[in-house]
Amino acid sequence: MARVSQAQAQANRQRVVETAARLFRERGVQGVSVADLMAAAGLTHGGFYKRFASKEALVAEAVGDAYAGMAGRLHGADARHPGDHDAARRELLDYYLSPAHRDDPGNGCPTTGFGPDVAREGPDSPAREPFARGVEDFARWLGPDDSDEDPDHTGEDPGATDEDLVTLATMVGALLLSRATTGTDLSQRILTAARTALGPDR
Amino acid sequence: MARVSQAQAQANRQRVVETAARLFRERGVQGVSVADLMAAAGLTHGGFYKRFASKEALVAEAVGDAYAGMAGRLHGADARHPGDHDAARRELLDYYLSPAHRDDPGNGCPTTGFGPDVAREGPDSPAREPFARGVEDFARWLGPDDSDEDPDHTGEDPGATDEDLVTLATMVGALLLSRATTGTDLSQRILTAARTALGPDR
DNA sequence: TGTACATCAGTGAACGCGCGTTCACTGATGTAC
DNA sequence: TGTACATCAGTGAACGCGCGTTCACTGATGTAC
Repeated sequence: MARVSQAQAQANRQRVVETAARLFRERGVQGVSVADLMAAAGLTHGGFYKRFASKEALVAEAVGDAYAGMAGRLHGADARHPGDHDAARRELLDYYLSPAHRDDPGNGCPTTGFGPDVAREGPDSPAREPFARGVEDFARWLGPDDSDEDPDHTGEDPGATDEDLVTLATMVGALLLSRATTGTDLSQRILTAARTALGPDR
Repeated sequence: MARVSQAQAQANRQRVVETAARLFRERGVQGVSVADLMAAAGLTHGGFYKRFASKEALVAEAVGDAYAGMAGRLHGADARHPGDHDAARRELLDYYLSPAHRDDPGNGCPTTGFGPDVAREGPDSPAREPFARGVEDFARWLGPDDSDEDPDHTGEDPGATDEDLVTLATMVGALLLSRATTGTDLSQRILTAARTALGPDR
């Protein structure tokens, strides 16, 4: 296989980003080589640098892609509970603090999946900006529905409240601890305790 | 420098473990090579396998050593506030959710420092057991002082409560998010919001 | 619409480098007498 | 206490391997006419 159509090339590139978003969350950025990644996307590693400036640049794109997937999940929950954001929030919390989510980091929360890697990157890492934006957006979603507020856009974007940030911290910490203690009694206890503490409503 | 005394050899080994406990928390296990580590401890890398079965075995020891340091910190806080465990807890929270702790992971919380690495290790990794014990011990300390309870040891060890586990999850999540967003307004807001939510007393 | 050719997506070998681990060696330590 | 020698902590070179990245090449795609 040599040259492919522009449409196919674009699809291939997107598949690499999505594969990276999954594998990086599963194994950590350093746990996935460019060759691993390209093979998992059905390509050979040689072409990587035709599409990406560096592995570091791909990490930033993967963070953005992972948060795009998360946003889709959040919108899906809202769509299943029209006009009842609290119900969507409960559904999200049930998933977030479940063994299924604990055991599937590759398709799970980007904040917990990429947080440790981003924390260890340098201050100028290109992954930091999409990460911070994702954190803020996720935290804001955890607060009350704001779609009908400020209809004339006369004020500031409400942003995430302190309470929303603490809720997110509890979710992330519980998921991380649950993953690091998988196989012990503690793992399930942490999930259940956090779910109880955060529900049923804000 | 060739053969050294048995006492010196034991001290050298301990220094390697302590250096590992610090560097692994700073850069992650995969971010520190055996050669890096031994050089940081003032030795050459060749002798590593005389003292440790593998890098993986050292990780487990480093986790234990890091929690030993944490236990020292907790006992120190209790010693500074005799008979007032709540005051010790407040002191610990002030440190835990501070920019100083955020910016010094090498000497900081083992739960946040090793959690992401342990979560990605296999289910039989030797690091999992000391990690889980450290989590439980830390969470229990966050609860009420139990030194005078059950003086005849007739009942069960009280263990960490659900509330203690949720508190720890919030602390860990806030510290991790704060580190991953260092350099943004969000970073300090997360620390402050979590500190307010968790204090002044249980 | 058909032909000629330039473009370039993807391939696969190769680069220098550092990884975890092994091992022959050195020479001070520890011990037997 | 002194001597002879075995032990073994630490050294530094080397092992096979995989890393991120580069590059000459291939041949189907895209385009100019």
